[in-house]
Amino acid sequence: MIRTNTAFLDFILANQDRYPKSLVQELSIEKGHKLIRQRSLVNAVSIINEGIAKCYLYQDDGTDFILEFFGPGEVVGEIEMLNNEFSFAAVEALTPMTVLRLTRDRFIELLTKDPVFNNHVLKLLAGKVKYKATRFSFTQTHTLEQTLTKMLEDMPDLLEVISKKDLVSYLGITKRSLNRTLKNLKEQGHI
Amino acid sequence: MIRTNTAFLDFILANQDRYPKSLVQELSIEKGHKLIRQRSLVNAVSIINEGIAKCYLYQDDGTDFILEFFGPGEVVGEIEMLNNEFSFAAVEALTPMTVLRLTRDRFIELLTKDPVFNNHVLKLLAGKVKYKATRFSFTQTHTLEQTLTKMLEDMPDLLEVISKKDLVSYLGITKRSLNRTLKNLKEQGHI
DNA sequence: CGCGTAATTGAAAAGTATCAACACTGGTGG
DNA sequence: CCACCAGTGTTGATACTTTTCAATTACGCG
Repeated sequence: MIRTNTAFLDFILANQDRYPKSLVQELSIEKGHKLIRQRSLVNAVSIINEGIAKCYLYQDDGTDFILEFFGPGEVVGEIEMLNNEFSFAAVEALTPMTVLRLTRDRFIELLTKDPVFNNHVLKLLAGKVKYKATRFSFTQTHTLEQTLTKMLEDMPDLLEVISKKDLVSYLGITKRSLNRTLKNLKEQGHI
Repeated sequence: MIRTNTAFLDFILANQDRYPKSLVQELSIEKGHKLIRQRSLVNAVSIINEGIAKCYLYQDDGTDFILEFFGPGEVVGEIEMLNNEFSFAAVEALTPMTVLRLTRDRFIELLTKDPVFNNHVLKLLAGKVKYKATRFSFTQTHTLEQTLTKMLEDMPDLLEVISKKDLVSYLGITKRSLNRTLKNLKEQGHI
């Protein structure tokens, strides 16, 4: 459930000649800092090197909805760059992070001139579509108990890594429901 | 809610010299026919010219979940082609359709050699990500009544175009809930 | 120890699902 | 031409799940 893309990150890191530090700037990001603000102009693409971020939407009523958790190799800002639109989601560091940052012009240039880079971005987008589709479908057609059980199977240390507050936003439910369901799972010995 | 991409379709149709009939085959599809089967090999990409299709996942328990309705200009099969995986969803014609079909090799070739085509595909994927994200977020954080109200605002002829059965699958709810909520909206005069 | 904040829990209300019965429609074959 | 059938749509009664909201407990820290 924390998405990564080591193939892409390894590729960038292994080809310092093609992607030198002068063009792919390495940045440190503090926990809590926003890599992208919602409904703002995005002028750089960031590839996550270390750390975890949450990508989320906030609604008019003040509730957040977390779309994905991003880990190493995942890319943020590319959707806005391609669509040439304001950001539709926000991205915020959940841990201290380091990212590799490309300016708009550099990103576009690599997309057009570097076929391998281009192909990585295509695959990356296809992966995001597929991830969202399958997750959406699953949560929509399963009960909260089933969804949580599966998440805990896939990632046993889930509750240590992700705060309950974020988990609630990720599932689109209330704290109350999460607590009740977790308690049920514990009583059933599934956890 | 029925997604289209006229920019892409117009581009293909307006450049018959670059995309001749010999390479971009035009096909007629009957209502009910599956353009893509779930968990099968996909060996062609189809661009919808006319008609509407549903893109859906079927779960183990027999229920369908509709991800998107595709109209003119939308593309199916490109995710599987890029990821080099079996299809994760099925696509089925809801009306008689015509599509423009590219073989796998032809699609890859255009992606690598035709920058304009490549850019259209990038934008298309970015659009799919954004659409799924915003829809997912909305339905997850709003009640059925709110979701239906918004859908009917965006598309007043919704109920004439999409069968209730499909609407139910799209929303991940039961027939009963849809009927009750529609009745409420009518009584409130919102419809 | 006591205070403020965050996390948990209980009870009532709202929202949905389940189940079962029944109506409508468009074929199909006797 | 009618009987039948399968698929789709409608509705009522009831049970279940989740939210809401307020009350309570737990925790960190001066």
